[in-house]
Amino acid sequence: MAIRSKIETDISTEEKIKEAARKVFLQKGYSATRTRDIAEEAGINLALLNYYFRSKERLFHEVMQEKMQQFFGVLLSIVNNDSTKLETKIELIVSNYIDVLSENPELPLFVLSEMKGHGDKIKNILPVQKIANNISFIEQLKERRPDINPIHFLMNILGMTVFPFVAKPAFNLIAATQQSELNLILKERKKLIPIWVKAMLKAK
Amino acid sequence: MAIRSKIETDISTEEKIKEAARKVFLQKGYSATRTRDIAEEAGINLALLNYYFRSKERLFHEVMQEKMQQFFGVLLSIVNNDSTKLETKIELIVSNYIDVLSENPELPLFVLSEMKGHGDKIKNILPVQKIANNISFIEQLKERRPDINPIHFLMNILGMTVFPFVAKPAFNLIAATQQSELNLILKERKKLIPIWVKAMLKAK
DNA sequence: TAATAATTTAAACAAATGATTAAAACATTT
DNA sequence: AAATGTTTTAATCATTTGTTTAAATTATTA
Repeated sequence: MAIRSKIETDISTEEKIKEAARKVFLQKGYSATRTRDIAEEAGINLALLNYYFRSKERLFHEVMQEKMQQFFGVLLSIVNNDSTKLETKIELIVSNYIDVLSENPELPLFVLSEMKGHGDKIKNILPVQKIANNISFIEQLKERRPDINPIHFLMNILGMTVFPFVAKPAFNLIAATQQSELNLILKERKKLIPIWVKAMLKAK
Repeated sequence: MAIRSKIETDISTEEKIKEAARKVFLQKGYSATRTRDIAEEAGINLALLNYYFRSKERLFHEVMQEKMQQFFGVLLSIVNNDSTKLETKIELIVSNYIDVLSENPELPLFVLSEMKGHGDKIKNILPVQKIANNISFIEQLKERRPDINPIHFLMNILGMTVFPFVAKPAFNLIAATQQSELNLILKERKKLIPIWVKAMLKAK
């Protein structure tokens, strides 16, 4: 009981800070985030941030690691499976990304912005076995269209799937989209993008 | 001669600051940029920044205005032309975007990030006559595929075209792309994306 | 229960940062 | 050339910001 309650507060305070850091970092990015923003959001004394995480940078690093894993995990968990056929992989990538990003709309712009900002420090944190030349998904694409660099299709799938989340404010500007309308569109895209990608794979 | 030389230095100093601001803001974003970075990059005394532009925020506003115009201008200059047929518009959008973004690779991530950060202040600076429901490009898409919301095709074209620039560090991570290889890929995409979009427009 | 360890707090610090000031340097006008 | 206006500079200011400190509080152990 004594031990338990100590461990619980332990986790609770530390996790409160981390949760607040997730929220604020994703909303404002590393540079625009003040440690005081995080402390206030977490409802804790400012000094506790450094007590538990040493520095703003270390706390950010933990969040970034988590978020990169989340963002690339969707792709990497599917792409290497030898027993899934190309069409199914395409459907899975699109569907899973739209699900994950609907729950976490700020994820891609955050990850892509911060990857650009924090050069080499970041590139080592992900256990991304590079999708080199002999990964199953790439091989399948090469087999289907030997005349086209398979990276093209990866760009197309991710572009069509992820870009609407990255460019949400832009789409709101040029076409006046409402949240309810956007949700419908995303639901439609789950079905349509695989159809379109298959059409692209055939196009000559 | 006397007047001329004065005006020249005038423009020169102000333009030196603005050019430096373009470079640093685009590279690091608003919050990570220090006015001292800009002053150093411009090779001028820090106080001159405030002398010419009053504040960091006003200087940023001028750069942002310019960059939003550049980014959306590509699209808006093409999309409203009544005498261009759908296929040609698609080719023009893709080709022009790849040209502009090849010269300015940081443009889309900058514009999209800062649009998210600076809420309403930004949304008024662009003379974006919203691509509402009766814009020629949208009408043409509706006519071709009355069964599909035309915004889908806009997302697809921009996603396939712009996303590779936004996600460049990510593509470098998951597939090891070199600059020379990337240039070839972009050149290929100029031809391929219109073909793929046309295939999508036919797909059932 | 007393002693020890862990957590939390308020206050303060040092460095960074956007902005200002007053004087100097330079150019233009009379 | 003298007077006036403009541009540039070095120094300084006031705030903000990440971090630290030392004491207070709370929990754990002996």
